Amino acid sequence: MARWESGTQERLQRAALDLFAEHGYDGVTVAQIAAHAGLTERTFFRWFADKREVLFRGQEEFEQAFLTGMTAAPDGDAMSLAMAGLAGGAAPFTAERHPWARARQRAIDAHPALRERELLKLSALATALTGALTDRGVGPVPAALAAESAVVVFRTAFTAWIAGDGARPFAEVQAEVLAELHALLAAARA
Amino acid sequence: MARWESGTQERLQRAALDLFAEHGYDGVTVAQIAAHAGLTERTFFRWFADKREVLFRGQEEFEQAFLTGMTAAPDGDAMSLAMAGLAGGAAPFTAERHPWARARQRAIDAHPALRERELLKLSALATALTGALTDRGVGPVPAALAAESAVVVFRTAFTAWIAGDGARPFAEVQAEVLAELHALLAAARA
DNA sequence: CGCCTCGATGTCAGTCGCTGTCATGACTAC
DNA sequence: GTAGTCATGACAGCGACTGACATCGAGGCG
Repeated sequence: MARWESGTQERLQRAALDLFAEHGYDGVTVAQIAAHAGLTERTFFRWFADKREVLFRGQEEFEQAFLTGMTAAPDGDAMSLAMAGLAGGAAPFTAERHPWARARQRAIDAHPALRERELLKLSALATALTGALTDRGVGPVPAALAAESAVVVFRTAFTAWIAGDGARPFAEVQAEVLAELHALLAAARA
Repeated sequence: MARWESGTQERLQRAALDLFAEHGYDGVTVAQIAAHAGLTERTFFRWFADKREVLFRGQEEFEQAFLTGMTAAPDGDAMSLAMAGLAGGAAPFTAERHPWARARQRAIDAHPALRERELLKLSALATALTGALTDRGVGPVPAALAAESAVVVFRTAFTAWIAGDGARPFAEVQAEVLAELHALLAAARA
């Protein structure tokens, strides 16, 4: 209970996103972000490992949602299991969070350093999914393929969802993208 | 023709890989890499945008090989077109280059900063493939899915190839992984 | 041969990301 | 109220990276 002003990380994140939107990632120093949140540079680095990380708070919960979505699924083939995780992962992306997600993604897309970090987070997600699949007895190569495919579906759906106005539920977009992937591979088999 | 010692980038790359292998990425400064190649820090940054980039020379040629492999293919469905690029992309990975590729990958896997950069390069490859597919009339979502899937197949095959001793041709490993992906999605349809 | 151009390199100063260390101040527990 | 804990501040320092300017070596041209 907050001996000090609570929500330090969130304040820093908001300050960073605001400043990035206005001056660009390179045009903002960590000291400025911290000052904007009423803190010092040193404190920023106590809460975030580096300047990029400030836009990627709460990654563990997101990853966990994916994993629980998968472990909740009944046994099945590797790809179905991996795709079952998508349902859990879709939870945080509600219509009301759409504007925030959009602003954040805009900032990320604007700078390679932030895109790099996003890719690393998605890669970590794929690795976690792969591990969960091998724990269920799937071989390493099929597990990796299924996990990476699930992440591709997620990312593609997320891009489409962000491009829209948020009215369409994320889960719906994701189901559509998944169907499209199935259709594509079915066509290639012909 | 080399008024100065030629092969500057290559010398810097070799020096960096050697030093990273011995002292780790964080244990080596750019000044040390440059000195090891008989140059100064400032010159290093004239040839490479940053410290990480030194291990990713020749990315454009690699990407180009993928694209020409794809444009050489006859018309077909999106997924088949994307996978046609894999053949071209396999070219640089010969048995004789296996030791070098393995040492490089070992260094990359040892540090998140280098893994990030690798992911960014692969993402750029997927983007280029997506563009080439849309140029051929494929819709944006199927193009993105096919391109990302091709990259997933490539990366998975590369991991397996690196894990082996290089005796098996890379193209063969890649074909196997692709077949496995087809099998996985076919099973999920059932 | 001597002059000029040009591209690769060296030198230097400076900013910023990031870290280790120590001090301070607020709140809790006893 | 005294001690302990924890977020924070203050300060010094390293290394990545950049801009500006000087230098040096090779080739072109008289």
